[in-house]
Amino acid sequence: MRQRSGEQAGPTIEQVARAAGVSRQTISNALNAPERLRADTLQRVLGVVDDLGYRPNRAARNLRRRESKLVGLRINPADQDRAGSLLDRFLHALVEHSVGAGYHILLFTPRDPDDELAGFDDLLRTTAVDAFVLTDTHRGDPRLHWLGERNAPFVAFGRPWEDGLMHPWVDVDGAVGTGLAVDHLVALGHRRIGLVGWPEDSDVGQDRRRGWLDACVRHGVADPDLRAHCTDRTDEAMLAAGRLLDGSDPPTALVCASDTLAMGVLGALAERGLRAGRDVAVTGFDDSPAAAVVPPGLTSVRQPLEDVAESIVKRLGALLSDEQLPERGELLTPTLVVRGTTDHQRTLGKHPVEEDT
Amino acid sequence: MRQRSGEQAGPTIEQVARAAGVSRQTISNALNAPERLRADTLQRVLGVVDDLGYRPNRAARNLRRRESKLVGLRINPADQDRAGSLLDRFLHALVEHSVGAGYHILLFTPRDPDDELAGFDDLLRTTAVDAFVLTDTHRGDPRLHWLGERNAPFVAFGRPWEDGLMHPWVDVDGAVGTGLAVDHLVALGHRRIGLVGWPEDSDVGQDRRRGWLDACVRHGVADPDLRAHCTDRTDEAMLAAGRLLDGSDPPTALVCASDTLAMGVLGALAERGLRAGRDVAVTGFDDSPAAAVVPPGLTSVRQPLEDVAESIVKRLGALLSDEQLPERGELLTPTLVVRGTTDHQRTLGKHPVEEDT
DNA sequence: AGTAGCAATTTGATCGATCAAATAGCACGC
DNA sequence: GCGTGCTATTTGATCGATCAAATTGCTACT
Repeated sequence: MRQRSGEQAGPTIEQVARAAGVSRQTISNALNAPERLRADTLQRVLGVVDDLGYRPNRAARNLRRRESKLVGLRINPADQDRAGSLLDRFLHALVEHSVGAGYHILLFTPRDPDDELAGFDDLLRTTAVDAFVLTDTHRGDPRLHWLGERNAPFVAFGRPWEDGLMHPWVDVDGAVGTGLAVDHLVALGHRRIGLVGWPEDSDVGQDRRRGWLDACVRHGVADPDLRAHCTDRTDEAMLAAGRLLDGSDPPTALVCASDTLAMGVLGALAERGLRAGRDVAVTGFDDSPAAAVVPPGLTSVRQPLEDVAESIVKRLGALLSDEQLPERGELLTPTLVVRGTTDHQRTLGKHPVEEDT
Repeated sequence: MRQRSGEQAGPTIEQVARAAGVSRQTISNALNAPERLRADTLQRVLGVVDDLGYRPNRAARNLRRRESKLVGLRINPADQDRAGSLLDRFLHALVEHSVGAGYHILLFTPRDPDDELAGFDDLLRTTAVDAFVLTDTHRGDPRLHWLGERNAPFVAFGRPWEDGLMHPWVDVDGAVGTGLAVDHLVALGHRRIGLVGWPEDSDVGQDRRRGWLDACVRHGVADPDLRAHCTDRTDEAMLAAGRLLDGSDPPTALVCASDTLAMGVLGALAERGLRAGRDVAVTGFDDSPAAAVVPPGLTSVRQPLEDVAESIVKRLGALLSDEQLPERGELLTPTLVVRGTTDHQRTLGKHPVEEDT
């Protein structure tokens, strides 16, 4: 019969104490409040701790301290027909920073949509996690209210879109992002810059649309009609982009609210024999894995997910230690990753956009 | 001052016992060994448990039972210039099945490459996790030996490529995958089917190459020279595919060992004015998010990650409860997702592949 | 009626750490 | 010489559950 697990459990604090010739509490202090020990004792104790490879038992510590050092993160099913979520990059950054702050990330997922909140409830009641990180928060998000009512600690990736919400949050400025895309396109000589965006009822979509429009106005090239809206699917984006491209005075560049939409736009271009980056410039949003690999490379707005994660963890730490941070939320600035779909030379060469002056 | 956390901690077993007029242990039994209670007592106790919303405290339970019900999963930095890892889909499936089996997934990440194993050590010593799930195991993987030596329970996503390893594993048959792609291409009329694969020293790459070659032989269309190798990057794949396409008798279809490589191939086609799916058929591997959204849609081999996750969790459960499973490992079969890059009608129409008979 | 044999339930001990309070050690001043 | 006032360290209690053993309650049999 095969032997099983469990053999790697280390020594207990009691055994270490005995080996070092001191008491339990002194071992505990050496690790948790070293300033309480005399220098020589500390050194000796830490030596023994190191020799025996002692690490305090999590369960025991958690029980006594009434904490778990775990942070719950709910993940959604990966949507097919999406350019790939931010999850990958964000998750890695979040784990890295969390571990740096002494926390670990615990994943959970709703069994079915009904018990979306049951997962929170379960983890809180069993003291399995100390706090949550929420992503994709939206107007009227039931999670925000549910957690808020119960005074459960959490930090949201997503600003509070409605009034009266006072939770800590971190978000990325979508308007600045699409603004960067427009700036870049204008610098390349584009004057007719369209938008393929999300439906009007999406706050995030409105944010990105506003950035596009404001920047166009700023550059004196605004045409509010040069836009189409659809949900975040490539097939819909193909149709939406088609409507713009087949118009009487089509855009020479299209700013998209997501990489998924941008991929649909690329499809619409291909259908019409137009070359992305050469005949029509395209920008996406999120810098998803697909953006980097699709030929000729999709220019895209990149969210600073590493900074988002860092800020979230900082806020979590403050929340759980009752510290006050100067700001409840933080709005971070994205950057633009330029690739082939806004190729400078090609676009200028093929498309004399100054012709209408 | 804002109130903080912790207010949602539920009642203790002691309080529930008092409320129900029974002892601690009876509450415990009601939840863990209901057959020990008389039917009427059970019903009454469960009623009280439900009324008070009692859930046993994790830390206390973990301490007594010497388990954590957590499974560690190490995640790697998301590689730029990759079509998007499997992580998204796999992770979700793994979490879902784990929760179904009473486990949660705990993420960790190596701070720096050196302490790749330090993370394991830490989690084991602190009794933070009961077991691990490993992904991307490879020949000579230090993790396999390290965990094996310590008799730490784990299940690998990836078969043992070297002899002498006796750990539980689940994997996907790559050879069958590329074989499916070839079958499909042959059915479309293709006779010159090339391969863009990974370097020779990759076991996974060899597996996928073997599937391509065997299928070609089976169909009597084998040309072992019709292949190129490079690492998993689009830029290298573009060059590699270029060498094949610019040859004297170029392939009409290219099977790729990954979606990343396939995206590079699409780039090479675009450079040459060739249309994917129409002039040259292309297949990828992994059915990454990018495959679904890149125009005209990348035909790709899809790994049954949901089944992989289920099998892994089943094996974890057996491992942790000392049960014996009939098989130590399981090899699952992928499927082919057909999209525009192997468009039937277009390919047949434009490319009379029978011409050389 | 008395009691053996079970079934149902309760009591005491324990998991391994930390908190709070008590004690030991030590220098210093009067 | 002896208490004062520290600092360093130890002791006792506790977190909330489960395991193991003891006890109570019942049924059935002689």
